[in-house]
Amino acid sequence: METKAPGRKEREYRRRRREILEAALRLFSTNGYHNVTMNEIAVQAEFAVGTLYKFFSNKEALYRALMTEKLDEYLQEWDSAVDWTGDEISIIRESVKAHVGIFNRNLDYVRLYLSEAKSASFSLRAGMEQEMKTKIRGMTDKVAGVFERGMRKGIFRRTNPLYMMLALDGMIDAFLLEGLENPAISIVEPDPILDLFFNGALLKERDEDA
Amino acid sequence: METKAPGRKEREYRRRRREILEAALRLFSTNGYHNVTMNEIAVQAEFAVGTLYKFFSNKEALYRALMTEKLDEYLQEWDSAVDWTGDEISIIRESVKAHVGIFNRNLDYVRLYLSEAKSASFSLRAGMEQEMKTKIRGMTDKVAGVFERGMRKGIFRRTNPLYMMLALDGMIDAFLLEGLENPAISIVEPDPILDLFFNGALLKERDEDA
DNA sequence: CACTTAATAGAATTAATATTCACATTAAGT
DNA sequence: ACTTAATGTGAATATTAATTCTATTAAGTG
Repeated sequence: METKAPGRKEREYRRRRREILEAALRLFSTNGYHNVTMNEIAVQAEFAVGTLYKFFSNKEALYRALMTEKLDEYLQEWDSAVDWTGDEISIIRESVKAHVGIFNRNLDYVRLYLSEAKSASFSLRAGMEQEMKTKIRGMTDKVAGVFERGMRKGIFRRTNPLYMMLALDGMIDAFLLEGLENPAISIVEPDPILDLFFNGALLKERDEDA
Repeated sequence: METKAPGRKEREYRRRRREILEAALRLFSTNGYHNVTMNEIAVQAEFAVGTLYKFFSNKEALYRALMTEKLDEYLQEWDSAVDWTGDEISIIRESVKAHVGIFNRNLDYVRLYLSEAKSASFSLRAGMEQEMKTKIRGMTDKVAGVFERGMRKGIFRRTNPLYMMLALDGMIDAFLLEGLENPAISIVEPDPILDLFFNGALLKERDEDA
């Protein structure tokens, strides 16, 4: 299980593979999985169909690779953008800001994720949805953990930390989603949302971010 | 443009049409649009394929009729379940309770809506997504209006009422969605969520629902 | 520079399924 | 009982697109 020494061959392979995935992402995110043909992907990636099959065993495998690998990047970027050692309020703030930032830098992927990933179209061939949920779970649990700690310290109102996490996440997603379709609302600075959230999450009325 | 007097003929026609739509809903919601064939719908509805085409010009038209008509029912039920004349806090409470109730009574539809309606699969043949958004917009504006009134009266914190609406909606949806996959979290009583929301939405700390 | 191996191409094959249409059945009216 | 109109049928057709497979080209090697 050598992990080191990629080597020219390997690197070239990786690069081509990545090019295919990026071409596919562009197409899928605008047209949707079922409205993109392997031929179109091939053209966009500047390969022939046959070649795609040297990289991915079929269309769905290509799609799955795309979704799961992007998700990994997304979550990893998120995780490393946050300093998880600070005080609970700062962590939540940072976490949300990181999320918003990464979201805005990956609109193609996000659009695809929201429109197709939860789609029942794949629930039969299944697996992927579950796999993705597990990955995401790691992150949400981490955030819920922060809430829990904050609750013990008397910073946050006492509830099920998971609920609090869900509430925050739901709020953020609602804004991000709205911004996706109505760019006028697009968030860059999540402070107003955090403010709205904290003044429910904090045990006492505070001067949150003035 | 006679609207009255449906007549036996007309009623029969309606009933059969509805049966087809219900059969389609069952199938679509479990398998997804692309994994359901017209034949399956025909079998499920106890008609022959050809008959389906007497009611709907093609598969997509059937799907669109299903989605938009159900949405109309959904929104109308919501609207009439709420007494829009009370005080702002009660209206919001009632509205949320109505939403949760209707959601839980229409899980098939909701599941389909969430998984396919926003799907890019239709964005080209378009129209529907926009049409649905407009319908929904009517309801969200109504709620935002309640927030606005409440803000003027000094009940709610001052922000863009649309933001507040989005935040509440996002929270509710997050819980409902979670409940869809993890029945242990399924909400019947939305009070804890409202509590979390209000103690950010209300200008002062209050004893909300004890 | 022969020669072997790997990479790429894209036309041909295959499979799935939406849609049509000529005919059969049923119901309504006389 | 008979005629006609409305409804329903489902095998046949047409379309679309995933996948395969063999020929072609390029890269690596001694």
